Amino acid sequence: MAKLKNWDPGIKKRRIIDSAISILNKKEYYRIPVDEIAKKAGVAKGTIYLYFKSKEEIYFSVIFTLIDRAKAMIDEVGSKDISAREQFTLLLDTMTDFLSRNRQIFMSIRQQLEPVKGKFQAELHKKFFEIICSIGLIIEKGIKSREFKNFNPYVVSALVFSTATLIAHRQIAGGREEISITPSLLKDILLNGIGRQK
Amino acid sequence: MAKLKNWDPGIKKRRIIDSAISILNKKEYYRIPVDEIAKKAGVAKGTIYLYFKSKEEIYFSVIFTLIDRAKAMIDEVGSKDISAREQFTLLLDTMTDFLSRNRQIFMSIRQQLEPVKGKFQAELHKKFFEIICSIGLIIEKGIKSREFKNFNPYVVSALVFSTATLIAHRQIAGGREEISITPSLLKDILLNGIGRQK
Amino acid sequence: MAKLKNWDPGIKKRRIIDSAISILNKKEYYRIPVDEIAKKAGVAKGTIYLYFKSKEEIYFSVIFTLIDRAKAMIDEVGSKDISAREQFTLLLDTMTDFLSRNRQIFMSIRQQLEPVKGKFQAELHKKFFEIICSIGLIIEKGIKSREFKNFNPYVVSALVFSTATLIAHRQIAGGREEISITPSLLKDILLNGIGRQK
Amino acid sequence: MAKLKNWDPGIKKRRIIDSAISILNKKEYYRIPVDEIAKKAGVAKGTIYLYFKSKEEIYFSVIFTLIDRAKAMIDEVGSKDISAREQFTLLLDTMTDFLSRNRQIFMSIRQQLEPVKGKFQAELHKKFFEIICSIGLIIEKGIKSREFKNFNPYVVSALVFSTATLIAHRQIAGGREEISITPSLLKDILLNGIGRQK
DNA sequence: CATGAATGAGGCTTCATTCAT
DNA sequence: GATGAATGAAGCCTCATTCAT
Repeated sequence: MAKLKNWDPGIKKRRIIDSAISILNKKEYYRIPVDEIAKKAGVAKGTIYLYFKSKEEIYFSVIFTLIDRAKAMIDEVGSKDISAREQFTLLLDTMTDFLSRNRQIFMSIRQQLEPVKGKFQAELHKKFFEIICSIGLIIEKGIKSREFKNFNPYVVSALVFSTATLIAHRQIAGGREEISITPSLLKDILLNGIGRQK
Repeated sequence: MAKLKNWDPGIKKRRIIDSAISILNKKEYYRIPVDEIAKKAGVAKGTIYLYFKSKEEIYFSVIFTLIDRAKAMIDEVGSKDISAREQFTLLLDTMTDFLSRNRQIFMSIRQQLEPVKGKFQAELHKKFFEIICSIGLIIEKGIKSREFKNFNPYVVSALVFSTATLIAHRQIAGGREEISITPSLLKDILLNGIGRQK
Repeated sequence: MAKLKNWDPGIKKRRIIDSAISILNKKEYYRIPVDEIAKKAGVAKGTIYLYFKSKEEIYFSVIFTLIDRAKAMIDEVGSKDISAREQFTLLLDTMTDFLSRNRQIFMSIRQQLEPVKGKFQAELHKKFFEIICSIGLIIEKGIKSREFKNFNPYVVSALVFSTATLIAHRQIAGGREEISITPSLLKDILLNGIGRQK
Repeated sequence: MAKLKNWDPGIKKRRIIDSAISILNKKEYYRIPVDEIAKKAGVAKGTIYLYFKSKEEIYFSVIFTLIDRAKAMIDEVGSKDISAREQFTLLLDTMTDFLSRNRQIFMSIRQQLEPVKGKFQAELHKKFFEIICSIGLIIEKGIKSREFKNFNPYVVSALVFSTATLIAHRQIAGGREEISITPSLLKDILLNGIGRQK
């Protein structure tokens, strides 16, 4: 057929990544045959290799895509014209929501990715750092406005980001009673602590 | 052998588990051939299967072993005759130290372990819940003594445990500057929050 | 390949089955590595698994293929326009010839194939029964034409089929003298018995 | 403990063989771990190797043992002071009974036993020939007394023995109706044939 | 003699990657 | 570009056999 007028080679790549995201949230990397990603994306196995050099590269594209999306969300929160505390609250809600939809993948990043050859490793760190910076801006703003205490904003950001990942995990241990950490509880604890003023 | 005079099956099983622990802290489960565990333990591949029914069973033995050790440490902290705040501080130090030595493995538990058949799944939850309870005792004590606010102790415990796992991760994102969350910083934030009193 | 222009998946599957047939006639199932079947078929080990789910499935495809061929031969004999006795004679010749070329495999069917899960077991019985029926038609015809005595035709068929399998074995015990049961001898005994009329 | 006064080293060997016989009648050789035979015999795995050089040797001991027992039974029938026809009837009953109790094993003998190294192969043939001879004596006697037709007695014996093995198999194909060949039916057919005198 | 822990070769199967069409 | 059949390396696991006690 004649080439579609505005056909974007990126579309198929995107479809593959979306397919991978969806599957990676249900199964571990090592238990996902490339076949399965292809099928879900509606392409042939061979086609995958036109867009990605290896299965590993799909994985990192997924990671980078998600981190980029997360950063965009955070930046949007940071650009809102509201107080730092309000931004902070919104941030936790937004991140929790996003991370819970991709929790498996974000947990997996923490795993040792030894085969991560130079390029990926470096890029991953760089992107992570960008996220921390984005959050850091909100924290910094709060420090300046004296809404937050004077902790190192990057360190606080890292803690906030990590904690949000965990919350997304909600049910930590399950017995009869479900133990779930809600965003608002987390906000309360992070802002005010569990300690009682003497 | 009519029972080898001084032969303890536990010893070799332990050697295998220790070998697995050490390797699992450097590599993901799926990238570790059983053979590698055997070699590190100084036994033949087949020997592994005298002590474990499957590779999966090794993994869960590792998990259970570590959770048991963690619980023992926590319980010891809880039994000390000091204030809840002091116990809390000690707890964070102890856990951070322990978790950082086994961080990969503890992160991996959070991963989807779909093939985990009934038995393991249930036992895993049970053991996790025990840990939460052990920490919960310390929190409860603090609430009673009015050192801590009146949060649900189990939820706080879950948060504390999760956070400690994360800290163990130390270097979240690395560029030139290392962003590391220390136990004492965590303690400060968890106790007092990052918010400033108005 | 958008469907290889002239590529027939049946052809390769057939090649694999033929290879398996040929080897199964020389060696027992358990002594045949899948690899050997692959090599003889001129494909790689992995290719086998594109066409069969397991080694066991190859075995049953072989069995079913052979039984189908046997049935076709029997049916052809049964459709010939000759007397039942003549059909019977021809049947023994045909079957003996066919079975002797696949004797190992037909013997193996009789073996306990315990791992045969439901599906195969049932299908195997069904196919066997079809053979018995096909032979049964010839016997029945002979009974009606009063060429054969009035035995249950299915039971006689079963005996005939089994006996033919055995003959195919020709050399039962071998010392210097070969003891071999020929089709014509078998026909003679089955028709007239070894007993002498008083 | 003091050595039992009349302790027979053969007893343990016998126990092992009996255990093997019992298991071989339920499972194929290749699916029986030596372990299982040992356990059933109530000895340690290592002990097996004090009495047999290899797993294969156990198998052949089983075969030889059973053939010897069969021969003994046949000889006893042959020594009875009754007519050849009566001996023949008794023979079929006796053999059918015996073979049905060991049917799996006798079927397996027919399988290609390629690894049968020289010694076993020759001995197996010799023993089989002895059986054929024992049956042959009965047939010969019937021929002399003009009860049986003048077929080669060895060939008839081979057929009789083979057929009996098959009967033991009773249910050849199963659908709703069971097709079973009884000893008395077999006797009838072998003596008188299925053909009708014109 | 007896034991059973230990071994490691060998078998089945999966799946990332290639390549002819 | 797209396809999917083919490949074969690599992993898990079984089990016959050995040997120290």
